[in-house]
Amino acid sequence: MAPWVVKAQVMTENTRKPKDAKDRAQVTIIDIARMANVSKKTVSRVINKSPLVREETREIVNKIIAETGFTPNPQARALAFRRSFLIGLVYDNPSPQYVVNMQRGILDALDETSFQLVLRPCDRADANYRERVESFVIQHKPYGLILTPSVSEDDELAAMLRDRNCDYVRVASVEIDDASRMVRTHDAQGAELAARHLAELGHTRIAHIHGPNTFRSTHERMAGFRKGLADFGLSLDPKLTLEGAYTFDSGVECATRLLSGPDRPTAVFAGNDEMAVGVYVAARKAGLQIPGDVSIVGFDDTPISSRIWPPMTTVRSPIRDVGRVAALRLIQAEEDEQPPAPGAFALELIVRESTQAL
Amino acid sequence: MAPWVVKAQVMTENTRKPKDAKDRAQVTIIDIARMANVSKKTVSRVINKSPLVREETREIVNKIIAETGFTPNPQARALAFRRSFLIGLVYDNPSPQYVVNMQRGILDALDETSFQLVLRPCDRADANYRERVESFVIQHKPYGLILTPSVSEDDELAAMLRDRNCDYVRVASVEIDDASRMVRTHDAQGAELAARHLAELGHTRIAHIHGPNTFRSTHERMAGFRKGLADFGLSLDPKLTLEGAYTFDSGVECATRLLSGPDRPTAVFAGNDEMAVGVYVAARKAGLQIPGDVSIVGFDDTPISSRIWPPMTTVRSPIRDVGRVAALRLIQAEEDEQPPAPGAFALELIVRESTQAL
DNA sequence: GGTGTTATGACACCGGTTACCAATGCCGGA
DNA sequence: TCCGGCATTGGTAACCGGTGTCATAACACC
Repeated sequence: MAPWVVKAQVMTENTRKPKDAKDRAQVTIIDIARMANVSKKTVSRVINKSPLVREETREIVNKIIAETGFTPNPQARALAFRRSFLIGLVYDNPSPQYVVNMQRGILDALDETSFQLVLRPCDRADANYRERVESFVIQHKPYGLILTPSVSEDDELAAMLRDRNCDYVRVASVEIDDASRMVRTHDAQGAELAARHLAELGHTRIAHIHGPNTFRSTHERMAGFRKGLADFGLSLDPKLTLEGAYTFDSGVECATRLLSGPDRPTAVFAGNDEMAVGVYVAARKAGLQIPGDVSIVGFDDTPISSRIWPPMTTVRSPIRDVGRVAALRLIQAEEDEQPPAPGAFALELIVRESTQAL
Repeated sequence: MAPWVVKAQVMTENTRKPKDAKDRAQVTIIDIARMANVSKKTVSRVINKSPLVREETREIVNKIIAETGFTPNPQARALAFRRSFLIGLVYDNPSPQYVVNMQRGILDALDETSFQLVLRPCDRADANYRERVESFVIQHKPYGLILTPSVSEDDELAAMLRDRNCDYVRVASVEIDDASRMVRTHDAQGAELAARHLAELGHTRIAHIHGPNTFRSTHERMAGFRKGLADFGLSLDPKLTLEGAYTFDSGVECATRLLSGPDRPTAVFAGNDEMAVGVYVAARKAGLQIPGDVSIVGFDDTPISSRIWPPMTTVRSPIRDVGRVAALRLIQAEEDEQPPAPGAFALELIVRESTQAL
């Protein structure tokens, strides 16, 4: 079935609901023009902040717009612009919290504008997920797309969007595109903080459960973690370095292996909170105390990290801010604020009670 | 600033990006009409499944549509229909998991259609949150709105939408509107299951931390819980019945009070998982074993309930299915499936390890 | 052949935008 | 002083890609 067909949808002259008297006549640009004694074109220029309008005229028009509460019809503008006012969020992230935070940040930026956030979850495992995004772009001509990890790491997708002339912003921890199309989180630095924290507490047998090797963020975080350890003369033991899948279950599984061996680590740093929580469960099952027997550090500061017992030490990623800045960049609003100098958001370590000195 | 103005946005004749050769010419309804040797109106009729087209003609047109991969421009349709193809999700729910599940369900239904999901989070505490929804409706003319608890309980909001002639579906546990505008979850029945479970385990001093009294779902759940207890000759002790706010912190607070008293309950039923997790923390802080000293039952089956230790017994609400059905109803697709007979989704009790016999 | 029903098309319209042109005002140069 | 040249401003028509209305053609049935 063609993608735009609604199952069993029958909208015809007959079935459409009757015109209701309550269909308040919408104020249009023509009404404004009449009231301001100018042409609709002039009103259009005012709306779009064209410099080709005399200041005096502009004020009159703006006054009337304000008085009538007029807002231009987004559908009509979209049709004429050949570009809609939708911002698409393309994501493929197992963590609901990450997604919600990102959404909130974007909505923060879009609030009070006529832009709308539409959701485009996708599944990188799906062979033709790119085609799905592409057909969305073709059909809906979104104003721009925000790509979050791990889809943001897909260069082919980005190339397709560029080819389609569709604006986008990639949220990632590595510089993988023009700076204007990137919002960076400095994951390496966050992981480094975690490493220093554990090293300072005197841990030496430190395990690391990282994300899938196919994700760049994985390597980024691992590199930062290595660097932090190196500063204290420590290194990452390959036998204590396991690949997880950024999921709870993979965390349980890896931790179970790590904690059952003879040379059990005294601390575990997980690549995200989901897996860190898995470590909690594995430790509990193994009868180990947290943090008495194992210290645990997560990554992301999702709500669960503060709700679990004991509250978890984790690296906080300012996801909401990231989302806001990404959206602002797309809609070309001024960014009089973040991100800081190097163009990357700094992460911070939230020390709670899942870590203690050896 | 007028709401549709993009900060510092200047889109004029001068600043707009130059036309790109890569702007593949879009296939329009006119092209299809020409190729099929019919008028654009006829193509339009085929697209909208009007019965006023000869079967033979319809086939020809459909064939050409399929061959060209044509999809009608949603913006143009929206303009002509005076109604966009956006489905708005209006929510005000502290639980990210609930929100994400609802989104997924809706997206399940909207997949492969040209409808898009847009997010309208709101804050009932905000005095003019209704105006914000209203201006969204006026500006974007969404195809329909999905209201989830607790905004779904706001009759004034619903009245405004009816007045504005905007379709909506309310997700709630009580029949508060025409059946066609409701998708019900049978919360009372779920709470009843929880009560029976605890009673069967031999608990008699059972506490209940419920949601805000201003929420109808609160009363619904409480009533069901009462009924379940009554079947075992038990009743709800007012001193063990506290009002929470459906948040983690309120759960901690209420549970702390409950568990510090002399006549400590042996079981706690919380109105949602967030608060139930708060009970975990309060119990841990009080040095109590779960479920040895206190049995705990939550409500919602959010992911945290299976990730926490010990895994939590909770009532599962089929949120994703609810979202799907709500969306299907809006877009008038057939519902050859749920909801079951009484028009409400059944909840189930997921028994895990946070409850045990006294 | 008149009448009713079904199928089709011409044309205006949805509410904005762009392209293009006309009017206005200001300037310098003849 | 008058005129053309140029920059600024505003008007008109066409257009974006569909849909509604209404007239009409085609076809059946009495």
